Amino acid sequence: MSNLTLKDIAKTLNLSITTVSKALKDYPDVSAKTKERVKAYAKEVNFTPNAYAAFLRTQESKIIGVIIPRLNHYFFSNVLRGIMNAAEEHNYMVIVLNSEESYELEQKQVDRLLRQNVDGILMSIADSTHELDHINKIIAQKIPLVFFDKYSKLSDCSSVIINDQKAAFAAVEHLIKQGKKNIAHFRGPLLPQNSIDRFLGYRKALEHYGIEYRKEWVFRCDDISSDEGYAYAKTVVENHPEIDAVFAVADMPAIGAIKYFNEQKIAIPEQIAVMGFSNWKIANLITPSLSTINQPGELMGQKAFELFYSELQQLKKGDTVDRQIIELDTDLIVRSST
Amino acid sequence: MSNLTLKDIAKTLNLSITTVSKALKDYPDVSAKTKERVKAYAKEVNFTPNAYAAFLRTQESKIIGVIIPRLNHYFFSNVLRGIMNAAEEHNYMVIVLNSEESYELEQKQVDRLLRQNVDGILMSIADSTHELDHINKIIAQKIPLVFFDKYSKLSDCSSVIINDQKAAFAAVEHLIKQGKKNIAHFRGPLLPQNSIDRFLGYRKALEHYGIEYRKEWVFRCDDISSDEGYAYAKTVVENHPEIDAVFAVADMPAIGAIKYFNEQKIAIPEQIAVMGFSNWKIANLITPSLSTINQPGELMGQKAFELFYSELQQLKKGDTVDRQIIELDTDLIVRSST
DNA sequence: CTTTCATTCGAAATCGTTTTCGTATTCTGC
DNA sequence: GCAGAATACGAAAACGATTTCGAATGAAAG
Repeated sequence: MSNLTLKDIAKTLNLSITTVSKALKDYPDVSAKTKERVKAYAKEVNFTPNAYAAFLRTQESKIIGVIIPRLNHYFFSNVLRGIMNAAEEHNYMVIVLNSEESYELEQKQVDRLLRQNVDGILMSIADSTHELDHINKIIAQKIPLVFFDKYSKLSDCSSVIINDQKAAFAAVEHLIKQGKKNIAHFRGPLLPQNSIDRFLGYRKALEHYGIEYRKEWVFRCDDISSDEGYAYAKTVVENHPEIDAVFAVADMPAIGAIKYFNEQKIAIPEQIAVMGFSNWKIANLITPSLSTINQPGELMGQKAFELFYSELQQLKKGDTVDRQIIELDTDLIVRSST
Repeated sequence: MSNLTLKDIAKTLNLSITTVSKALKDYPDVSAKTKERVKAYAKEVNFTPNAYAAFLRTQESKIIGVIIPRLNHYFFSNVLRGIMNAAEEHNYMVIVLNSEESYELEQKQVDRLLRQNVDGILMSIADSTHELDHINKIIAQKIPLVFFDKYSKLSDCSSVIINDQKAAFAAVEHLIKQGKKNIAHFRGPLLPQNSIDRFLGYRKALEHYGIEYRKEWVFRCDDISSDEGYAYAKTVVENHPEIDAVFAVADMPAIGAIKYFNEQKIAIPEQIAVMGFSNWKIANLITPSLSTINQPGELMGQKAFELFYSELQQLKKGDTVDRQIIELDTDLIVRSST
């Protein structure tokens, strides 16, 4: 019951390998009767062409590689789901690799994918990535590369992103319209563009509404963890009691902050409002439920695959690939924490 | 800069393809000098053998397939991480597929993996899987198959599991020792063995401590969602006020219940205690933090890969494979909800 | 000087599919 | 009945690595 080959089929049907192969692929120089005969038998014995042998000729592996910085992040697993569903529709398989936000590991994973001859690479850049040699290696090999969420402004590549600055602006604007004036920001690390853009959106909103920006009200979460949010919430309460709202770079620090405020019986949002970013599943499950910015993860994954696929088609036709940047809309989700 | 082949190397070094191949694989019939020369040049041009061509001869794809029922479950993404890290150490790539808990999709994904000639399949069975034809197909092709977490008692396969019954017993025992006597159970769907075993552990604990089992205190969460937990919590409060503890089949329903109790200002754990299962990250972030059973996800993934790898080695040696079932320890995590 | 044997290398087949280019057969129109 | 065009099929060469087997060289032994 192990897999048959074209040779086996050719033998039992008294045909040549060539004819069997062509019949299955609807070549015009095979008679209708033979095609029927071959196809019927192929279906009967459940024949599937050997993917590896096919690759050797076509140089198409029908596999793409996806590198994500963290596996167990709700947002990224949603993106992954979008990618995988889109890939399935086009009969593509997905090899998933994990960079753990590490530049070194990211390089290694890129090498592994290139060695595997994937047809394309979809990736979200690790926070610690500061050089782009591995990215340029992909481009040099003319393999379609698509960034999602975290991209590199320095590389000219297709990307699916959100407008972090605009989204952060909307978040802070919402806090201001709720009457908050002393708004702290739990920002992310210095490197990834997302973190920078969200910070810039925060500043821009303050500026736009004539609120003074205070450097000492910005706290940096290098791990974007709930523990950091918890710790900074404590700092806010103890050292900056005038602060009446927190805008966090992500849901995790926001949730950590809420945990601390809850423990201290500080009223949310009356005494202090909390705003997250990403709309993790958990955001709606805590008390009070967390206001946040929704990022369309699955859609992002789907679009990323489609960008790859269109680049591949252009490459095959020999056209020059035009690289697109798709900016997806985000939504302000208002819940009970603001 | 695209990938070189043995032929290219042979040409520049004035050797035959055979000798180059043998030199790189340390065959004894190649002189030390030639080996040096070949290896040095191979490293210089960063030669890596074409995986597909190699497969055609060796029939080893160095790829395994993983089928998980849900991508964005914290537990499964941890398992996945364990699998991927172990795979990396053995130079294996991982194709990840999603069954969405659907039997039909699971069948399809198995077919895709077989077509891809993966060296092995690691899977957690979907809740809705009620037939095992696709499983038997894998076994018939003599491809190593390892189950993790959700397995089939009917198939004789290597598995990495926890003792759900024992763990559930410990959870309920803990509630009883906290002085709770009227313990409800938010159970999972009827099919997967986990759900059944946790329910049996619940019953066993009641029996062991001489507490009457009451059928009407068992509520079925078919989706294992927080919404179901929320809704049943309402039912408990409105129709069964004597209930003083809830043991949920998973963290999600438990968290939904906590949300409802919080909204109703019902004191946790004084008035009603809540116990989850799985120890999702979120369990420690809600207020009150959720007591639960910790499942070692990463370790489970690692062990699953190792089982696959050992089966593969046995197969290659022509030995009869001995299938193992590894039972991992769980921990009772006591937090503020009990 | 011939025989034997170890050493070092290469030719060629193989894995299974794809595709180019022939060849054989039938069919058209004159 | 015959040139020319369709029509239907197959032989064979790729793709790139692996491995079997045979051949060449030189050294050791008689």
